[in-house]
Amino acid sequence: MVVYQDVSNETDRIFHALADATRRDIVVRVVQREQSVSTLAERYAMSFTAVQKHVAVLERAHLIVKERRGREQIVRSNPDTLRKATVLLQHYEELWRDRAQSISDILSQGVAEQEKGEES
Amino acid sequence: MVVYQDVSNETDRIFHALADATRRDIVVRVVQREQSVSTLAERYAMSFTAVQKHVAVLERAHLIVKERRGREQIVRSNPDTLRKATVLLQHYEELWRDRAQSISDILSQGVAEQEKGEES
DNA sequence: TTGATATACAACCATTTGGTTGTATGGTAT
DNA sequence: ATACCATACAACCAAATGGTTGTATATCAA
Repeated sequence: MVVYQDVSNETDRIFHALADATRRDIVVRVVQREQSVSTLAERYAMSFTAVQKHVAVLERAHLIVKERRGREQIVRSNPDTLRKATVLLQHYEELWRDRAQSISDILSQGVAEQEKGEES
Repeated sequence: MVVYQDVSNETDRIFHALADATRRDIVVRVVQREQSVSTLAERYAMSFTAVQKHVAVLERAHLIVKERRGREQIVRSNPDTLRKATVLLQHYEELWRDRAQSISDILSQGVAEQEKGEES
């Protein structure tokens, strides 16, 4: 009996939302110019409903925001979340950079005993 | 009859791989210190096989690399792909920054006719 | 050689995903 | 008033995901 509690935190949602080419394309388009869901939908070889669902996924991740204007829903990007995602990945990259630094430190010291005191 | 061709390009795979807390944690751990799959598996409240599958997802995305050493598979991070993912997100953020710039240009010019000549 | 350890992999299962069509509803324009 | 958008949403479907258990195989240690 698998539980699947919560269906994930915001970080999960951000990365999941970006893991689809159509959704990434939607983000690029609305970053350049806000537009209605139906205008977006014209661009893709899939039903309006399918695009609606992609927009909903981006909305759940807070990468975009919808605002009703008359009979249309206008989609705008949410730069804060895009920045958050960038910062997240930069964090990972920094972790790697530190590790690479410590490797080259060890190498430049000569022969190594890298494994000695480590534990977690 | 849905086709699902290719099951996605590398970008899809990278973001999908990062859309799971366990997998992100694995990346952090192996970035800090390479280690075997079974060592990783001790950390998580799930079966060895489940962890094996998470590692396989990260491997498909080239975020990590496996190397057999005796009876163990040693997992290392692949900094190139992490860097690629960072660059991807920075690209999105730059797109937004440009747009914000052009908005403030328009605002500082006074009254607008923003929508005039645009098309795609 | 025997046993323990590390991995591989098949089979299975529930849930999620990504798409569809069909129907209802609300705003716009004539 | 009527017709035509744009959207919402339910129901359905196939495939993918994320987990499990069970079994097989290869390596290491005694």
